[in-house]
Amino acid sequence: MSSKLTAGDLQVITRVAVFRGLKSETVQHIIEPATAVMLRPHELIMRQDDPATAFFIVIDGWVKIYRSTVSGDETVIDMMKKGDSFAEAVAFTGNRYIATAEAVNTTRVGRIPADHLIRCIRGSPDIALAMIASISQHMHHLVQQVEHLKAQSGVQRVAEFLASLSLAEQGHCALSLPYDKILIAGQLGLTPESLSRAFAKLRGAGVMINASQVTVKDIVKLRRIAAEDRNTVRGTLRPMPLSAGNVRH
Amino acid sequence: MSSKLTAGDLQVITRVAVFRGLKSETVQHIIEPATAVMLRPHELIMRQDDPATAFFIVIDGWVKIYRSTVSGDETVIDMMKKGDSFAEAVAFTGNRYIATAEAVNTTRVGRIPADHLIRCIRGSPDIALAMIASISQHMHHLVQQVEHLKAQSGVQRVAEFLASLSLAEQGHCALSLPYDKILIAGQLGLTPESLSRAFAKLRGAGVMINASQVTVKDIVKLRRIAAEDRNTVRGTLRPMPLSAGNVRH
DNA sequence: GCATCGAATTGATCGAGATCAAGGCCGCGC
DNA sequence: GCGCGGCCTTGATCTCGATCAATTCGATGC
Repeated sequence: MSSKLTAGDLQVITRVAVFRGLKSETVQHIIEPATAVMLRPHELIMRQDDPATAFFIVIDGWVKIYRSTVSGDETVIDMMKKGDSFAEAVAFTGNRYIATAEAVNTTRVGRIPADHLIRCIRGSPDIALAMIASISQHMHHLVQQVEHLKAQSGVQRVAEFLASLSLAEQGHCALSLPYDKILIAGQLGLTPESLSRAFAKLRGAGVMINASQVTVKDIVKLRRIAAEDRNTVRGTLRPMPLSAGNVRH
Repeated sequence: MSSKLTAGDLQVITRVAVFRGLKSETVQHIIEPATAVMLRPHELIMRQDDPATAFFIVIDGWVKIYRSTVSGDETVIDMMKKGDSFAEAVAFTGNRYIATAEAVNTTRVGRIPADHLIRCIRGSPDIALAMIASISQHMHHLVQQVEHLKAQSGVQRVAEFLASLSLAEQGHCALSLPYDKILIAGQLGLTPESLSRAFAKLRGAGVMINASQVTVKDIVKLRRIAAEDRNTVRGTLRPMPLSAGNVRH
């Protein structure tokens, strides 16, 4: 169900990367026909192979971007959070969406129709440059994903993922996992079992995981594990049983 | 060494996807300051982390796009052939290149400066839409790579790669590998040894490989191997020794 | 011609991660 | 309360692909 954007929605949308550097009035003009969509868990926002008529901005919640293969199972391509935009590029081509977007939890999404935006671009080309900048960011992220899948071990990808959740520069930090471990596993190209064992190995490096709560003793060390050559890491990490401080009661 | 574009260069460049749908005079205007660069094997076209001041079009030869990790080794991200463009998106952002481009063989590349192109866009915004369409294609390709790395086995990726080399709709076909097997292995996220064994397994499915010459008995069957669930394929393919018809003399 | 070097294949072995199976925990509905 | 189902973990086993090593082949240089 679509509805008009609230003031709060505008707060989020106008601050988003896609519109970075644009004048406030330009943004106002762009999002004039935009609507907000409220979604329950597992509801779809866009569907792979449907004609691309709009792009989207996450206002609140988490969105899973995935591709379904002919054989039925799905491959997670990316996870989008509040303030992220997706499907910008394809919306301008008139082609079809190349992936499906699904709400993970209760989610609010802004929908920006492409046809109107194309007209805006013809009026002020700077919009296009802002869009390209945003798309370039997405490409960078995809390139990094390819690199990680080809060059890192599973444990290293998990380390990288955890490190990316923290804003801390150095030292100790606490954080919480943003969604199900099953989803995290899918995002990292692992099975849930392997993710579990990767966490166990990282315990030896000072990473404690209790349900969704994570504490990292030394974030620099974690980043070093992620950055090292995959063979350097080999053997240095062994699975560790739960220590006393980590037991649930 | 840069030089002016020849008539032959223009033939290639004006037909490229980036400029699809643009008027001939518009394209002429865009590529006015463009130059052509001739490269020997292993020479670099752009370097990861250098400021992005231009984007490129391959006029002839093969270009390897890769990222170097801190630990020194490189990860192949993509291979570009005649008519492909790369680094469009980042060239507009003023950021730095996120990967390195290296000539695989003797290669000719067109270099299109970004600053001039940005001025062109301000004059006629349709250029931006054409660029976004091209960038969207690149994203599609990256998304597919992520999907393949996460969901396919090595043999399936090899099958997919071979199938993508053929234009044939069905039946028998012959083709030649476009570059070194070491490079193919890197592109598919395999070691050369594993690629070799994957080829051996595909022999059982009617794929014969002799140096760079490949013959496929049934291209549909090959595509089916690539598309199937990775568990369905399991066990159905075993390594096969060279048969009489496949021996070099 | 011969030596050399790198590409490619093949064999033997190892290890990371998948799979299969079982069990605990928690939230949910009845 | 109780039962059920999904998430998560752990154990046992298997498989794929990596690694290490040896060899062949072909291209290149002297």
